[in-house]
Amino acid sequence: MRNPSSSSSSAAKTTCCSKVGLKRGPWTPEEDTVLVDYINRNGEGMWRTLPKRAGLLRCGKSCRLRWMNYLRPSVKHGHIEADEEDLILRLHRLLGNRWSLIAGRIPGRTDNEIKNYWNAHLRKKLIRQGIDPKTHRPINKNPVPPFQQWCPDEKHSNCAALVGNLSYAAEDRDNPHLYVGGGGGGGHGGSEIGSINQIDATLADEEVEDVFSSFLNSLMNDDSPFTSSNQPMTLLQPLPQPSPFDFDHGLGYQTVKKAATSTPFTPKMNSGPQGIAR
DNA sequence: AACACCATCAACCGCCGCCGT
DNA sequence: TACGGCGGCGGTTGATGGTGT
Repeated sequence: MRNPSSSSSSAAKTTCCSKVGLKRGPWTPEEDTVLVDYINRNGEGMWRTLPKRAGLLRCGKSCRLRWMNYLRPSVKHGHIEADEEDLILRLHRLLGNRWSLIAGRIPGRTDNEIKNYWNAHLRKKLIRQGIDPKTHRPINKNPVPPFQQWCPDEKHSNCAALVGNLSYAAEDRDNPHLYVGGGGGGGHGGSEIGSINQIDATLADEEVEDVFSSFLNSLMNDDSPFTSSNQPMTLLQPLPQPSPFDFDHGLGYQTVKKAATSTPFTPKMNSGPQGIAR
């Protein structure tokens, strides 16, 4: 948490939260109550003007962040389960630091939470195992062409090409050919969907999203691309002694089929806000 | 008990894309 | 087409609590 009275940026700069009279730092239970009540009555959106209308001495960004990351009923708090961790690893392997995109596929978890968990746990874990957390490849290994990094299996040629592009997308965010603006969300990252639109530029947004979902599922399930989107989710387990020949498609993890009876992620709703000013 | 160091994570910052004008 | 406002993103900070000495 930041010092409410200080700013790391130059004093001349004025950010939304540094405006005179606006409160910064940890939220109090009272502020949370005001924000939740207001949004329950009026809905989300109009963040810039929301604080004034709700009677909060906060900037809109701060309100939005508090709501999105903590107060939303759908936000799942608490320990990240093993299967969620596994999913994060898989998605990060495919998407890179696209936290919002990763969070979008893990019910109840926010991009901030996943980002924190990655930096605090998973990144170190991979490093300890001798795996480069950026590439998910063994550290100090000879460079491999990106598409081969992702899927050296010839039978997965489409997969290789597509994931290769995603790989580039994760590393080269300035390449306009590898990015498309997803509907509704702005910002770098956001809801961009990598190079999927290269599959068929005529697809509607929803269709593109469907294709993307199928694509991700097929990759994560180790199936031929686009042949199935309804397979049981698979789990990944890091190998104790990483070897170039042990890797599942060169991706760094052993693939283990998840039991068909295993329960899907079920967000624990209304577990109550936490993280109030300590 | 006191201190130092480390880990965690809520919150902030700066930037960028989308969209309306 | 250009511009400005807004929403949203990833990166980073720093307060707090836990653990080790």
